[in-house]
Amino acid sequence: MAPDFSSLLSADLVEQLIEAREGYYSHDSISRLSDTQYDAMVEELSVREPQHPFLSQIGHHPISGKKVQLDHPLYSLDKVKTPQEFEVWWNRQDKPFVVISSKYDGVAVDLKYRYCTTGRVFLVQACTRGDGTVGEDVTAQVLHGNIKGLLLSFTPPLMHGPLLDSPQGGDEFHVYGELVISRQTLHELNLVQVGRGHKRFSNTRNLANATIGLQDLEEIKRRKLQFFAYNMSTPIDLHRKLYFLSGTGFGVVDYVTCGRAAPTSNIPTAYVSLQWSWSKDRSSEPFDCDGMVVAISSFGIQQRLGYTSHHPRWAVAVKYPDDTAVVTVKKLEWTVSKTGTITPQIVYDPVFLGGAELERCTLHNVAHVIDYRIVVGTVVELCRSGGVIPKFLRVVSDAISTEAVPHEDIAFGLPTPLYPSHCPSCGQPLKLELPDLKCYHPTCQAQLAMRLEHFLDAIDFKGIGEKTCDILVQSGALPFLESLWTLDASAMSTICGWSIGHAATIVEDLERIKQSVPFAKLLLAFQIPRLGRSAAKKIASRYDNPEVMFSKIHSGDAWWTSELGPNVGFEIRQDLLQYSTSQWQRLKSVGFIVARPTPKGKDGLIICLTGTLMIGREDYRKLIDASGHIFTNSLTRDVKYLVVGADAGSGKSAKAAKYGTAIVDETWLRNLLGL
DNA sequence: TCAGCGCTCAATATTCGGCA
DNA sequence: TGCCGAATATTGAGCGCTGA
Repeated sequence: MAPDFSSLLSADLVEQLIEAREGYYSHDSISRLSDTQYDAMVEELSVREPQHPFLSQIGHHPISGKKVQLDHPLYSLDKVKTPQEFEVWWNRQDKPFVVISSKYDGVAVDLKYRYCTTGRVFLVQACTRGDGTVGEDVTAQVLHGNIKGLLLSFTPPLMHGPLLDSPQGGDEFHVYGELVISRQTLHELNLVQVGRGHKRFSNTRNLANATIGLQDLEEIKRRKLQFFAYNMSTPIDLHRKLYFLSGTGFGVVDYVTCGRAAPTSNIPTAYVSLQWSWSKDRSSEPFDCDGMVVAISSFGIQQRLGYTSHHPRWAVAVKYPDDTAVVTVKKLEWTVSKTGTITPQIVYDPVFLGGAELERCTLHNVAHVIDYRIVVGTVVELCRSGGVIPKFLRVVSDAISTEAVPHEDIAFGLPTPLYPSHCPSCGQPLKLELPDLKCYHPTCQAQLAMRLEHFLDAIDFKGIGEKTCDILVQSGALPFLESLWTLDASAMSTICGWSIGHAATIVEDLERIKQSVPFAKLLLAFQIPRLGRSAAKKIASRYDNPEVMFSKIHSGDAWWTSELGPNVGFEIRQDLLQYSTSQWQRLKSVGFIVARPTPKGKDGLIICLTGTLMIGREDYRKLIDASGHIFTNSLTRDVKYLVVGADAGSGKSAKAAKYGTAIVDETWLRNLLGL
């Protein structure tokens, strides 16, 4: 006979289900329901409340790995490197009360919670930070990862209930934090790795990052991820959010609060200085931590200060000093970019620095090589910028005047032996255009391979990477990159060494993608200098397809220079005419079709922003685009509305008055966008 | 089972043009 | 003049997938 739960209130039903699930995770057999009882209770709940958020957490939850547009952008923090730099930042603005917290080194995640009718909240989505606006869905991993400090559901204490209202008064809110793995766990996992004859994991951040993307949910549990929250989407002061999170049971980053009125030892500048000096020996800390975060607590002040395109203005990261290494340049390598710029890299014997083994480092451009007189034998000091990217710091000892420099590394003889005379790929003469060294040979294979790689990336084609592009170009089968679409499966299989089945799949994918390429992506794929995503989107929103664009471009449309800038607009237009007209003809000849443009909103308002706004311009740009209107940074006669934020200068307003453009405030914009 | 490729992520540097 | 935005670039780690 089926169990009868009709006498149970829905809330009690959910409580028992949660208790059973938690018992299952902790292997506490006493608190577990039988599988039959558990399934029957789930069935009962799904009949009574089919939309209950608990139901979205259970059963088969597929690992999607899909990209997710974040509800609120997750910004990175602006950095200062020393307490002195922090003091300058601190003294610049009015910051009465701040929260100082540890900056753990792991993976930032955005957890979305939703209320159910009883007042309990449930995790409904988890995603990584990604690029700050689009992250990866890791809900399944979080739900099944048994992550310490991360709550799948909880009932907010009554006194805190109103705190959790979202700014729009909705029934969802977000908790932001870092997923980390402790040094002790890294050590234990490495013992297992070594025991199995596998490679050791190098550092906790990379391991945490890799773990949250795992498809093996049991393996995620074994990695012992921990969660530390540092913020919420709720419109209250930061110290109250942290207090609430901590009291509710979340793991919370270590933090202190202090302000101008605090005792001398607790004044932020003194505190930061003290912590920074202690940071030199961090090896005994349980978690990797690369600095401190100093954030203004007041939500009102946070709103007033707003954001740049990358950072909140109300918080800063004080980074601990980077470890450095001194190495001797063993070799200078020159790589060719898709635009023909030749970039120098120094190669040295592998050195272990900041949790990774390094053996090369960019010098960015030939001017650096000349300015620092770097040759084989030069001793240089390196660090890992931001704890990640190898960065050249300084020359420790100059080798250029010694006899130790092998003659073959000196291309022309002193005093200008510092850069090659010919392209390392095609062997043609190079041109020095400081700060760059350029190869202008039209059929340079390295450039063609990189352009092919970029082209495929621009149109979002997956499956052919750097190596395959090299192989295809070197085979001689691609006089133009569009020739890729003339190869059949048999040719691809022969050239790339693939099975015929795999080659056929790639050819099918290539055929499919050319059927409908968004115009903005095609423009990006043309690889015109200074024509990036932003400019491509503007051009695509003005001209619906390449035919219209090329036909209008000849008429000297002033839009280009007014919208993209007098120099950039002129150069892009010239380059499109010179290089892209014939390329588009070739693309058409192999079957490329531009996708139909998405219809613009019924009003199609052109909106320009100025001054400081509550959220960053980039985010407003996305919201305006998404709503069918057109965002622009430049005030032209076409602009219908100028949105004026705080501290705006008078230039655009004066221009708006001259053009008869309507001047509105941010509230108008937020209403238009439904915020 | 293993090797190699493709992909993604981390956090920043550099350069240039636009704008207040 | 200084800040900001856009474009492009940087290295190493680790997982998924494919093919041998």
